[in-house]
Formats: sequence, structure tokens, C-alpha cells
Amino acid sequence: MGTTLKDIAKKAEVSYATVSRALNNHPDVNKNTKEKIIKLANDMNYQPNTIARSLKSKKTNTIGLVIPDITNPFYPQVARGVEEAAAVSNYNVFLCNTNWNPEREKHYVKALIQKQVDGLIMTPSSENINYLKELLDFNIEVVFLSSYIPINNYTSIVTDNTRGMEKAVDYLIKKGHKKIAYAGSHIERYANKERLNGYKKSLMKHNINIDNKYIKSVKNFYDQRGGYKLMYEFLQEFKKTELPSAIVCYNDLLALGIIQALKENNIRIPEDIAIIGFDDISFSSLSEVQLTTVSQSKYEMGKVALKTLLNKLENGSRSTKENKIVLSPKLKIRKTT
Amino acid sequence: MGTTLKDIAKKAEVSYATVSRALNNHPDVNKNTKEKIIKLANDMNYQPNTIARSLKSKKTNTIGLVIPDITNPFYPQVARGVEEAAAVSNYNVFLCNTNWNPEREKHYVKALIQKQVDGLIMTPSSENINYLKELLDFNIEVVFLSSYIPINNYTSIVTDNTRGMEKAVDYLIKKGHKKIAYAGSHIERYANKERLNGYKKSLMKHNINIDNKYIKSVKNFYDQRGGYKLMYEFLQEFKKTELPSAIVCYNDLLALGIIQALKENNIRIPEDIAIIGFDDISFSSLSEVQLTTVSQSKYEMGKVALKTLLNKLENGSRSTKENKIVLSPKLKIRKTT
DNA sequence: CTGAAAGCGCTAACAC
DNA sequence: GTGTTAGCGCTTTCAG
Repeated sequence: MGTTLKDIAKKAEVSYATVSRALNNHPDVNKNTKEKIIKLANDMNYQPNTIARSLKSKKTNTIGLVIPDITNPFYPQVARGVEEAAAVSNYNVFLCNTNWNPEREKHYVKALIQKQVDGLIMTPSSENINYLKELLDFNIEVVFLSSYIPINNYTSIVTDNTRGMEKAVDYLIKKGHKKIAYAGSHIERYANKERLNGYKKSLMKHNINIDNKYIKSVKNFYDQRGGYKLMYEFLQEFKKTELPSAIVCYNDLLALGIIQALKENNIRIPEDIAIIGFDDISFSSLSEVQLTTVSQSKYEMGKVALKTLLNKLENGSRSTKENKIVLSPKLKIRKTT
Repeated sequence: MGTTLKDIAKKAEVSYATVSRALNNHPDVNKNTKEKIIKLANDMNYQPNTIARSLKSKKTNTIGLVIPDITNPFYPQVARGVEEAAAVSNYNVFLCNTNWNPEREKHYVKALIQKQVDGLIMTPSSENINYLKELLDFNIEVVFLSSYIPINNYTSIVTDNTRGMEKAVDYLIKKGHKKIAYAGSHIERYANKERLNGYKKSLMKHNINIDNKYIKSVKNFYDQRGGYKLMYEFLQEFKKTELPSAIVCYNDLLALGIIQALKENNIRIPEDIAIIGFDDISFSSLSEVQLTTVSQSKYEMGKVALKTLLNKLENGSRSTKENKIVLSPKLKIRKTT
């Protein structure tokens, strides 16, 4: 078993309160005894039991990171940002993969609350307000990631989705494209809606008709598989000459699936159809892929989320006035356009 | 503040010991009072403070996952395996990215110990025995991942690296390759050594001379950048005709970097040089990449690691007799060979 | 079946 | 400058 304060106190022949003080750099403690205690603590390889400390202080220096799927390459970057910033401030982070499953998510949030995490950073599996209000009815501090949840005193860290997608479409139009399709994901999700808005905004700005048959959304799988299936839907519905000349995608994973389907059908990229993704996951820049995409600052996003959360923890939830912190996306032009 | 046992006890007009019993399904508690208490607990949205419980029970149902870099696509899969298996058994997992930095690693391990994690799953930043003995001198249960550490009662979950690489080289030789190079990583690491052994084993088996100039290792970066630089070294050292006709790589990331360098030099894959990776990260199967590779069961590995750890926690460190649990790799033949 | 009380390891008033 | 003590929220003997 681990050494405790008492063990040290016994050896040092002082009360254990003194040991506590010595080890916590309290001003009022004799220099000699302090040194003696510190030496003893080192010798005995004393590790404070932070759980006991937390019980008293009501602070665990622990946060929960609740995300849908660490396997989507967007998240590891974010997680790294969260984690590194957390380490700097002496926090540890619980990783929870909800798998887009609200039941699992509830379970996780409960478990985290019971473990007394100081706060939560999450990309919720559902953005339904009532669901979230119920889920988070534990007066716990939460920062949302990549989801905008318009509840008072919660803040969300997001990329400017609309602007990002608008830039992408602007660029396509400048290159002469007229028939541009939008391949979306979770139809009701904030990020998807915003990106779709950006798409529409650009079209309108350029007096191009918004044609609903060019707007499609993935049903079940929010990764390559989804994009792949979605592209086949396009291929079935349209004659070759009616196919869009460009497709902007909700994210890179979808884009990759779409590209695969196109290749299988000997449709050239970008000559026949140009593709733009969103996220800029690491593999989009591979020489083989070279996907044009709207880049999100993933690492930065994680870092900002963590810092925002800590700020709230230290200064109260209203210390961050913004309900939304918006990061700027960048269009990265590569070989698929 | 959260509701506590006492709050419930007050309302229920019983002692809080009774509440504890009722909520923990103790046999000896009156059915009516039990129901009343459970109802009350629900109404008051009672969440047990597991930290207080842990202080008493000396068990936190928490483990630490210490890995070098969640950003390397090998790890998210493993992490998912760990995490999902953990969830099933009601454990939570702390994610720690060491960034291959032993100092950070020490810091993390200490923090985790202080947070009283029940055990650790780790891919250590260094496999030095003395380093690890010092690091883990806290009688804490540890399962190693993808690193084999020959210390009593510790167990390691690994892929059969030697066999995997051997298969890869066997296959190349069968296809007629004679000049096969090995692109390695951390020269002193277990996994690298084993893979290199597999490479040599196959060559010897087929009476092909082992030529040290065909064995190279990455220096600083264990990802694409490393492979990229390494390939340029090859290109500088050899005339075109002397270049190997195939390269087996320590992992997919290196392979990807090598491929990029080859493309830049207009060397065709697989016609001029065939490439085989190791890991089978998700992007290796992309239609653009189609990397032939030795596939590791990453998700499985995480799951097994977690289960092994729990087994040790429940039944003692010697309950897992194997010092090493070995998973079988599979050669996935795609388009780079 | 239920209550009283000790104690997990630590912090922080409060005395002296 | 140091010791005593209460208490964080919970579990678990021990009595009754």
C-alpha cells in the first residue's frame, strides 16, 4: 500500500497536520522540520492521495472528454489539443466514445459526474435541447465542441462552418462550376446546417439556382461508407451529363467515400467532377489523396475548449461571455479541384 | 451541490447507513423502506459520489491509458478497444499522450497513481528496464501494449511482429524480389527488432544475403516525415539500378512517406519498387492508397489489454500466466506490391 | 431490519 | 510553529 501522511508523521515524530503543511508549502512551518519531512516523503516515495484531497476540496482536476468516435481522424487531433492543454494545467482527461449513441452518452455523463469531474468537453451525440438539458441537469460546467448549443452560460467552440463552405463554393464558381452538389451528413445537426447554409449563400450570391436534387445527405454511416453509398445514389438518379460538375462534402471522410465511388465508375477527378471536403484530416494531404478541403484548426479547437472550460471553472460560467467561440477555417486547394 | 446520502436520509427519516444499504442492494433492508428510499433518490437525482466510495474501498474503477501519440492512427483504434471494453465493465479511462517524452510519461504515471487508478495500460516511451522499474515502482498493475517488457508478472499484448514481417518478405520473394530493403523505426525498440528479425529470417530461409546497406532506420520522426527523409537517403546512396526492388516498412506511416518520396522522383509503385507497410491503419485501404500491409488487430488488442488488466485486478497479477499475449497479424495484399 | 460510529487520507479551522 | 479535531461522502462493522 502507499505511504500516507500518517506514516510520514510517525517517522518524523510530528502530527500529520504538520506533514500536510510542510508538503503543501504552507508558510508557517519550521524550516528544519519542513526539510526533514520533505526528505522523508521522498525516501518513502510518498504519493499524495488526490482522491482524499478531492473529497475535501470538491475539486478533482479531472475533466471528461465526450466525443462520438475517436476513430474519426478529426477527433484525435482535437483530443490531443485538449489533452496537452490539460496537462499544462495539471488536469487529467477521461476519454469517452459515445459511438453516436445517446444511451451510452447518458451513461458516460452520469459516470463522469459520479467521478466528480470538474467539467465536461463534449460533442454531444444529439443536439436536441431537451435531451441536453436533461442530460446536463447536474450543474456541471460544459464546453461544447463543434456543436453549437444555445443554452445560457454554455459556450461552444466551433469553426465558422458557413464561411468555410461559402469559401469552398465561391472558389468552385470562380473556376466556372455551375452544377455544384452538396453531400451532407446528420441532416439536423448544427455543423451540417451551417455548412449547407454556406453552400446556399454562395450560390445565391452568384445567382445560381439552388436545386434540391443536388443536395443529399448520408443516412447511417458518417464516414467513407456513407459517402460511397451517397455517390451511388447520385449516379443512379442522374444521367452522366446531368451529374454535378463539383461536389462539396460535409467532411473529408465523406469526400473520400465519394472519390472511391467515382473511381469505380471511371469518373475523373477533377476533370469530370471536382471534390471538396471539410476538416483537413491528416490523410487529405497525402500525395495520393491531395484532397481540396476546408481546413479546421482541430488542435487549436481542443486547446481553446480546454482553456475556456478552465476559465469557467475558475471564474464562473459567465466568465466567458461568448456563447460561441468561432475559429476561422482555411480553404486548402489541392488536386481534387 | 449534489444530493448526498444524508440529504436522502433526512427526508426518509432513517439513518444514512440504511440509505446506503438500500441503494446498494443489501439483502437486509425492509422492502418498503427500500422502495421509499429508491424513489426519493430518483426524485432528488441522487448521484453517488464515487470518489468518497473509492476512498473507502480503495478502488476507483478507473484506469490510465498511456500512449505516445493518439494522432498516429494506430492508437485511436486501440484506444477504442480499450475504452469500449472498459465501459462494459464500468471502468473509465484516462487518456495520456506522452509524445514519446519520458519526462512527460513520468509525470503522467505519477498523476495517475495519485488519482488512484486501479491499473495502467501503456505503450511506454522507452523500453529501458531500469527506467520502467523506477517508473512503476508503485506496485500498480500494468499491461503493456505493443511493447514487450520482460518483467515478472507484467504482461504484454503484442502482435506477432516477426511472423508478420516474415510473411511480408516471403510474399515479396515469391513474387521474385531479391533486393528487399527494410525501413525501420526506433532502432532499439522491441517491435522494430522483431520486425527486423522477421525480415532477416525470411531472407535467410530463402538464401538471400542480408545486406546491411538495405537496412535503414528513421531518426527523429516516426511518421510520414521519417519515411520521406529515409527514402531520400536511399535515393542519394544508390544508383537507380542498385535501388532495392521492394521495401518493407516498420509501419504504414513510414510507408506513406516513402511512397511520397518515390512519387516525387517518378519511381513507379509497384513496378519499380514495391512497398509493404505494417499496421493497416484505416487509410491504407483507401482506393487512392491501397497499401499492401501487415494488418494488426488494433481494436482487439485494446480489448484484450483491458480484459487482461481487469483479470489481474480481480485475481492478482499472476492470474495471467503468460508474460506475453500474442495476436496474429494478417498480410493484406493490395496495390503497392 | 436499523442505527451508531469508526475510518478511508487529506485539509483547515482553532487552539496553544 | 505545531497539535487537535472536525469533516468531506461513503461503507461497514458492531450493537441492538
